[in-house]
Amino acid sequence: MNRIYFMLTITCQHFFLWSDSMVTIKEIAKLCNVSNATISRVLNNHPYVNSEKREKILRVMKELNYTPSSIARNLRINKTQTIALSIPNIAHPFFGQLAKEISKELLKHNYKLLIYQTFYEKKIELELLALLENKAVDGVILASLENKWKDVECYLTHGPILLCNEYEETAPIPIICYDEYEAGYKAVKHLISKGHEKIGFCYDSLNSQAQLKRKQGYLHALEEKQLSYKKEWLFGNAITVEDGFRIFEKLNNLKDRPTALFTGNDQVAAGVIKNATLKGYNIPTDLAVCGYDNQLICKVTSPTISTIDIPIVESSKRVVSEILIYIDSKDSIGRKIIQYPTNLIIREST
Amino acid sequence: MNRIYFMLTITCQHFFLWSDSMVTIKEIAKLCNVSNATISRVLNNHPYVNSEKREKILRVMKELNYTPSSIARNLRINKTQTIALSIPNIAHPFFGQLAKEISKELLKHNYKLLIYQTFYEKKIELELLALLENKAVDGVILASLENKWKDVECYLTHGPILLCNEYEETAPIPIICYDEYEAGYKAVKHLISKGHEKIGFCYDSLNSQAQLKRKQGYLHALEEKQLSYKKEWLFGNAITVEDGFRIFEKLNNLKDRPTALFTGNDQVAAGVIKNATLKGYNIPTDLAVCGYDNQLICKVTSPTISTIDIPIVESSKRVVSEILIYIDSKDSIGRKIIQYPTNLIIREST
DNA sequence: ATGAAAGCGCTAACAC
DNA sequence: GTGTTAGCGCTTTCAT
Repeated sequence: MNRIYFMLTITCQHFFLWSDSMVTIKEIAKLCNVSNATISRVLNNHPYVNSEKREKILRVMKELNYTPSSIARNLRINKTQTIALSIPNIAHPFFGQLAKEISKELLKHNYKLLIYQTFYEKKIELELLALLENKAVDGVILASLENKWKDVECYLTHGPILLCNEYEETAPIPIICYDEYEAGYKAVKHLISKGHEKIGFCYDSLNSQAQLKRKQGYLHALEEKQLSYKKEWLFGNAITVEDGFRIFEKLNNLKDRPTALFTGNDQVAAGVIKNATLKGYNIPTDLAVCGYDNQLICKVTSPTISTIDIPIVESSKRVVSEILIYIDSKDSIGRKIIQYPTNLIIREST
Repeated sequence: MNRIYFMLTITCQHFFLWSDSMVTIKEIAKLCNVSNATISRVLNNHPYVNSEKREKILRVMKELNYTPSSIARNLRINKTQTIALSIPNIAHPFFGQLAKEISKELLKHNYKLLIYQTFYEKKIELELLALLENKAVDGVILASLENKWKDVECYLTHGPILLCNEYEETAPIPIICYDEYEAGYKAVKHLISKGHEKIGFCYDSLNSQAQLKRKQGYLHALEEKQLSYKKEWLFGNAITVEDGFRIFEKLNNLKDRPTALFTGNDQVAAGVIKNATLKGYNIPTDLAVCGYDNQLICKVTSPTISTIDIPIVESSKRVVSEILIYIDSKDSIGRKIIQYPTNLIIREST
């Protein structure tokens, strides 16, 4: 594709300079003939302050267009009202939705969300945790875990860390997750019930314990019916639509091909289905495909995609309410598993 | 659907308490028999400091597990190394991708990104702008504009504001946008070349000047061939797949139906196509559909979706480099239009 | 009900 | 090269 970047740049004479001089509490105090403390009191809605004075102060603030400096306040109270969220990639529909819900929920509680994309890199995850260490954020939500837990644990001395949408065997922190084992089991059992005996499985990375549990569910469902699987039926790095294209190619080149695939995510399912259809496969007869996440994409492909629905809204609310407990109360944090059930949605692809 | 929320909560005895006591510069100074200033110097890689002392200081810092407080630093230098991005909804694929690219680019320059979702609400946009006012962020990127510019302009005195992916007639700020007019013109011209004479147009909101320009392109292409349009062929609030479903219903109920549709976004296109196919339409013969954004979804629907490709990566890089100019130099900001061309991608749906 | 004053942790101008 | 010192803008204890 030959894209020509003709770029139009117009510059005008309209200029605008921002003044660096901030109106401070001090100036308001002077103008109102009161002390800084009184100003601070009205700022923080303290009860005992003369209502005439309060009115006047408020008026002067408005006149001077005063707004308190949140940096100064942060330093004084040693809090930032900001939570960091670590996700691999915000453009992935699942993580986008997660970020949306968490952000929305935090905002309700007057917290801001700093989104950090790791792109699956250990180093960036540690950078994010450093934000906790140097007090740039009040707490951290990890929606994936790139490092070993033991390399993360030390950051716990600086503030709460929660795991969400992921699992870890030993971490002494709240873990908000889905019943991945049961989801895998349920999906594969469904495929078996449709007559399939050769079933493949896709995952992004088996460093993820959530994915591992899902795989155990898959294995359990197979064993239960004395079905076996081949190593070639396991496909890693399954994340995007394009991974779906690639995985279908691999599958199609196999001598002994699975007739059903649990793709672990809807994007991959869509890619597999599209590519398979192009190559003349009938879905679900020749190849049944089950996704994961229940994204809107499931409804627009042909055939539509059977999938696992996960309660993102609920789990996002919960992770927010949990982290706020530890921030507000300065309570000690401990291991706590909050596991949500999932729901199999049957559509045309299985 | 009857979803049962059986929730498993396990609590363990492993507890973990974070110490609130931070190691400060002072303590390091005392332990090393130097002054705060020297510590600060090594922290900021200043040249003139005895290398033995530097070593020792670094060693002690490591031993005490010291990390500088970014809040304190922020207050002192009156900067937060954080930029706020305003988008309607992070879960929308286009905005997700935009957020991804901007965040990635900012990180390279050692800035953090605070993502604020407006959900198309004026009020939340103003809340975001207040962050600039109270120095919680160094600058603001607006990827949509909910308020009138005159209500936003006053915030310019507190820091740079840039517009990206949107347009405004008069705002004296850098505007990084696409050639929406030409995109609309090009897409509709293409539909006309395929023999269509009744062409519909979808938009999210005509408060958006970018959308308005796109519509002008649509109108221009029609006029050029002396084609007319009907008000019923204009569909608003076109954002998601589900909006696509709804819009098709509306279209299908029309007495005089358009035979082609420029949907303004790929999600809507996918929804329209799916629903139309279900109702027995042949795409593109009965209804040609052209999307916008060139998301991966275009490749997995049947038929695949013709669309407008926009250079998100380039424009994201540019918006970051632009905003950093004004933050670093404290330069006065001015009107400057940086407009990227788009690219028509023809697939099966037209 | 209000003020004085200390100080959050760090940086930078100035002096030596 | 290094130390002294003032102060960023705010909150909060302690007096009154």
